[in-house]
Amino acid sequence: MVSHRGRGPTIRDVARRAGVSAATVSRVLNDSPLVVEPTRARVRAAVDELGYRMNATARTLSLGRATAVGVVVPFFTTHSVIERLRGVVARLSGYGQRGYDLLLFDVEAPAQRADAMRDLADRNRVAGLLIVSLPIFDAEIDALQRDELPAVLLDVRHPRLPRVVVDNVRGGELAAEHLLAKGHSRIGFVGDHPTNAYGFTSSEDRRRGFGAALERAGNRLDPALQRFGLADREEAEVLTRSLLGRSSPPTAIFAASDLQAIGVLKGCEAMGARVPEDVAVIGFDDVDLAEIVGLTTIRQPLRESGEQAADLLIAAIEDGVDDPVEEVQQLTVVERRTT
Amino acid sequence: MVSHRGRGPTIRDVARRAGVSAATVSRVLNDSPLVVEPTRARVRAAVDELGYRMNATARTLSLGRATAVGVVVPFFTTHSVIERLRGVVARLSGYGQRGYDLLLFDVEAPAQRADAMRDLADRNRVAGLLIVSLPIFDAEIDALQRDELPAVLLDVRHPRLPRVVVDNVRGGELAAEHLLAKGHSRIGFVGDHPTNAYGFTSSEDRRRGFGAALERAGNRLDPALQRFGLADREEAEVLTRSLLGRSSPPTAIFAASDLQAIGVLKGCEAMGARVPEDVAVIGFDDVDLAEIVGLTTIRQPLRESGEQAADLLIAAIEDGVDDPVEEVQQLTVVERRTT
DNA sequence: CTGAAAGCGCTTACAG
DNA sequence: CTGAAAGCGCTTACAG
Repeated sequence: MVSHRGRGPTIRDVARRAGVSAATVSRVLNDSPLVVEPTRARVRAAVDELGYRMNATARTLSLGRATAVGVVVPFFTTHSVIERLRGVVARLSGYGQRGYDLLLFDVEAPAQRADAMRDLADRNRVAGLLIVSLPIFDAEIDALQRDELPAVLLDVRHPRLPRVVVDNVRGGELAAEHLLAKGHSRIGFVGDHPTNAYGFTSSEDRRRGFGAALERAGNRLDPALQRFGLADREEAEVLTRSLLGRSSPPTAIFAASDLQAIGVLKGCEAMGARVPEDVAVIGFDDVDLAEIVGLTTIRQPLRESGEQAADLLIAAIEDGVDDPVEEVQQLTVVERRTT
Repeated sequence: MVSHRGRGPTIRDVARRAGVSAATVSRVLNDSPLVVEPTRARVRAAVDELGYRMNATARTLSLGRATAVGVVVPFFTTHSVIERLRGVVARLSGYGQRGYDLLLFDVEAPAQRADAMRDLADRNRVAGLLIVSLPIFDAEIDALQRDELPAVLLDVRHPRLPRVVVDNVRGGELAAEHLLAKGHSRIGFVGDHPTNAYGFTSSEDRRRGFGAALERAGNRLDPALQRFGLADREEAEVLTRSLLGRSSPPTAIFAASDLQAIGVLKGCEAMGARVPEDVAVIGFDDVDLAEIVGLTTIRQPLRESGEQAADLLIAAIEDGVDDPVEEVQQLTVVERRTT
C-alpha cells in the first residue's frame, strides 16, 4: 500500500472513514457551500482522527495553479534586499488559509538571472513572481504574459508590470539639498559603474538627480569628484581614498547606497579625514547599518516596499488585478552624525 | 485544449511530435539507458522544437518526492542567519541537473515554529528539511522519521539528527582567555535570558564556558556583573548602561552575539565609557557588522556552516546517508579594536 | 446535496 | 528497446 516513503492518509482514506465519496471530502476541504452540515462534521471528524493533511502537490497539479510564490533576488546578502524580503515574507505567510510558500531564487551572476526566470515561470510551480531589483527584458515579459503568470516588480521599473519603486532622481536631489543646506560646495559622488552587467540604474538615477539639483543651485557635480565602481564596501573605500588624495578634495560625499557610504567612511578614516568636520557623508537606503554607524542617509521604506509588492502580487494572483500600476514610495532624509 | 492558464506543451505533445510514446519521452528526459540513440535524438529535437519544459509538480506527484528543500529559519533578518542561509543557497543551486528549489519558512514567533514544521513535513512538497537555530522536539523527529523525511540541523544539536554545530562552551572559554590575557579581572556578561520561548541555548552555553574559564584562572563571573535580556541591540544597550552605572563597573564585557555587542558598544558610548580604554568588548559570530565597527569577536564560520549543512542534507536525500553525524566547526578569536 | 468519472502531467512496472 | 496502462492525490463538471 504505502509505496514511496510513508505517505500519510489520502482523501480516499478520509472518505472511507467518513462514509462519503472523495469528491465530498474535497468539497469540505475547499469550503464548498454545497455540502450539508452533518456531512461536513463527519468529514471533519475523519480528518482529525486520521490526522489527514492535504497534499499540496496533487492540489497544484489538479488545479493548474501553485500555492507558492517565486521571489527572485540579486545578492541575497545585501542588507537592502534582505530588508525588502522580510516585508515580503511577513506578508506572504499571513495570506489566505495557509498563506503562500516562498520559493527563493538568488541571482549572484547575470547569467543566473535568465535561468531563474525560466525555471520559475515555466515549471508552473509558482502562482506568481516577485522580481526584486533586477531589470527585466521585454521578451521575458512576453513569456510571462503568454503563461498568464502574474508578476510584480520591486525596485525595478517597467511600464508593462505592476511595480513598487522609489523616485531615485528625487532621492539624489534630496541628498544634494541636504548637503547644500549644510554649506558644502565641493561635493563628491561615489556610486556604481554607469553601465553594469545587471543593468542596475538606481545609482545613476540618484547621481543624475544629485547633479541636477546642484546645478539648479548654481553649483555643479564636478566630473573630477565622481568615482564609480562595484556596489560594495571595499571598492567604495578605495574610490574614496582616491577622492581624498586630490589636491582639493571634496568636503562632502554622496554615496549611492549605505553600503558604499560605509566604505566611504572607512576611506575617510584611512585618510585621516574627520567626519563630518573634514568631510560630510550621506548615503542612501537607511539599512540597519546606517543607524548603527550613525550615517546620515536618504531613507526608503525597504520593509514596507516588500509588503506592498507582496500585496500587489497577491491581488494579481487572487483577483486577477494586474494593471501595471506604479506605487512610488516616499523618501526622507534621515540626519545623523555624518553630516 | 489549453484549459487553465496557457500551459505549455506536455510530454504527450512531445511524444506525438517525435512519433513515440509518452513513456519513451519520459525515459529520455530521465536519462534512462533503455532508449536507443536515434530515438533519443528525435525526442530531444521535439523537445527543442516545442520548447518543452517538464512540469515539476507532476513529476513530484508521480515520484512521490519533491525537488525542493525546506529551510526553516528564525528571525529572517538576523545577520548570522542570513549569512548561514547564503551558504545554503549557494550550495543548493549548484546541485544536480537543476539543483533544488528552496522553500523558505520564517519563524518570527514560537508558535509559528510548529506550523512551519508540520507544513513542510506533511505536505510532502519538500525532499528534505534544513532547520536553522531552532531546537527541535522528539515528537517532531518522530514525525519526520515516520515520513522518512531527511532532516539536517544547523546551529542546533540533537543526537538523532545530522547537524552542523559549533562548540559554544569552548567559544565562551576563548572569550575569557582573550580578556584575561588582556589583563582584565572585573568582567561582565550580556546575553539572552537563560530560558526563552524558543529554547535557544547558545547564549547560556557561551556564558557557561566563559564562567568556567574565568574560574579556572582563579577569577570568576560575578553574578552581579551579568545581565540578561532579549537577543537584540536595544536591549543589550540598556543592560550595558545598568552594568556601567554600578559603583564598580566591569572593565570588560563579553556579549553573547555580535548584535548584542553592538548594543554594548552603544551603551558604553552613552555612558561616556571609552572602548577599549575604559571597557573592552568582545562579541560572538563575526557577522559583517563586526568588521564594520571593528569589533573583536569569536568567529564562527557562518557561511560555511550553511554549505556544510546543505551538503549533509543533499547526501541524506540522494544517497540515503542519514547517520546522525555531528560536524563541529572551528572557532577563532578575531581581534579588532574593541579589546 | 452527493457520487462516479475523467483529468491534471508525469513515471514505471509489465508485456512484448 | 518501446508502448499501453495504471497510478500519484487531488478537483470539478456532469448526472442524479
